[in-house]
Amino acid sequence: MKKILKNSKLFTGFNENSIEDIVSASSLRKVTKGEMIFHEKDPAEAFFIVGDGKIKIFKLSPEGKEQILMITKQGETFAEAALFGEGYYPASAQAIEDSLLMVVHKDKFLTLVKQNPNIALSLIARLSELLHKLNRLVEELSLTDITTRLAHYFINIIEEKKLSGQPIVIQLAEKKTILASQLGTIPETLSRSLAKLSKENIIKVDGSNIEINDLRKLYSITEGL
Amino acid sequence: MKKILKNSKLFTGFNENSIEDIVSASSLRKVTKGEMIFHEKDPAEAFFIVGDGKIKIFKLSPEGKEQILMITKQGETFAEAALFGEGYYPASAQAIEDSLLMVVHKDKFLTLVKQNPNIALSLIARLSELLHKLNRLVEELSLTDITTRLAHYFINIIEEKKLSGQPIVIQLAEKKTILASQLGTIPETLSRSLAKLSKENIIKVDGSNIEINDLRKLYSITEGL
DNA sequence: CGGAACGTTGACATATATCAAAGGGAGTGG
DNA sequence: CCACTCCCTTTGATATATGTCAACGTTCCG
Repeated sequence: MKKILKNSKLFTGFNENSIEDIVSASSLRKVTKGEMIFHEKDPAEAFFIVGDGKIKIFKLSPEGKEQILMITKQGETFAEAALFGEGYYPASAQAIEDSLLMVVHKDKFLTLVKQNPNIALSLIARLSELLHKLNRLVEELSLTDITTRLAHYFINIIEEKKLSGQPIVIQLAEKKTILASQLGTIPETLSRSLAKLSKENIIKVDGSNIEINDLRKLYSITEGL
Repeated sequence: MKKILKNSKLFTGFNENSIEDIVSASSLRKVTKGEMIFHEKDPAEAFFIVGDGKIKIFKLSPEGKEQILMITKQGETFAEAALFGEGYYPASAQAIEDSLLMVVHKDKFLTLVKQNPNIALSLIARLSELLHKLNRLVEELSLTDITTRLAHYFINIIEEKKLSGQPIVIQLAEKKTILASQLGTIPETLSRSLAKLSKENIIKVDGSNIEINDLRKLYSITEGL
């Protein structure tokens, strides 16, 4: 567990004592692909650190449409905010790969937060980051069409990974169904959006391989964002 | 300024010393209706406490459509999260009434946060609350239609203010243009949505006065949320 | 009083969801 | 190794919600 903690973004740089403290508030949990970690409205009794694997956090509409709020991978945490809120998880979490999670139990962790200013500050930074991302999601859902969101998604990856080349090549990290749900749409619409960008020779799609042929045009689509 | 602080949700129950500390990091600012407090992407140099008035926090699309993220009133704070993020405001803020703001300057405040665990804990709670609200907004934007959002908006008010009576009467706190932007739509669509609920005898609209004639149906619209 | 902002309604355009069908790829069991 | 199934993906036809544009009445405020 120590290793997971030290590899996690939230707790990098913490001293041994703090690490031990958190370990003592935690346990491990293995989940298999497709397994639910918690459901929306379940009482929030813990938050999680991903040691390995991939977890999606999502909401469902009554009709069954899914909106993914985030996907967490190795080193990342999820459901931190639920511990401080109204006592229940505001969304659901499901493993999209076999995963190993560190489960940090609420009560013990809250005590630690109160005692350890570093944890508190780290949390503030993390919550701010989450807010920023959700802000962004709201903006995209409310103010842009799906092709724009898709272009922006590609640009994010390119900038984050500092990809370059001619053409730039992106490997989609998720199935297209998952990507659709992240972008706030359904697979059919995503498919059409990809086809549209292809037809305009901005990208070339081959399965989950995307070649960016015209980065400039891609940027011009997201203009103003 | 002390009075503003003590009336603010973020700092209720703080002792005199803490209050003094925050006051010493702050200044006052008067803004008139329509005045911009900051623009998206401005460097984030302060956060704000509303002493009086009403402020909208919003995003604009390149085409000019507006999405309101939140409306802050007396006692509430805004832009706290921007201080910990990437250094700039992720949205714009504008007064929708003449307002009086307490401006809490970034650098001094950050020092205080590090020294004063109570402030840090208070911030964590506030950021969690904001996350929860944004979660909700994402859910509504992505998964529900506008009539559902409107119904949910009414129910929220009814539950928050514990309104009752037969019929229940709601006074809209905002102009309908503003409400539309909060719900992620435009005035025309809101107007039609209100008309639809009226025609079904669920509500009765008279200007900014809304009578709820059929609370049960209103709930059934939001079923599942 | 007069202009500006607000609100409503209609006709229309458009993006996206829905429904249906079919192909392809990966994995499983015989 | 093949056949089968399941899931993912794409494409087409269609439905629907919402945005756009325009016109008009109302309210508010200087």
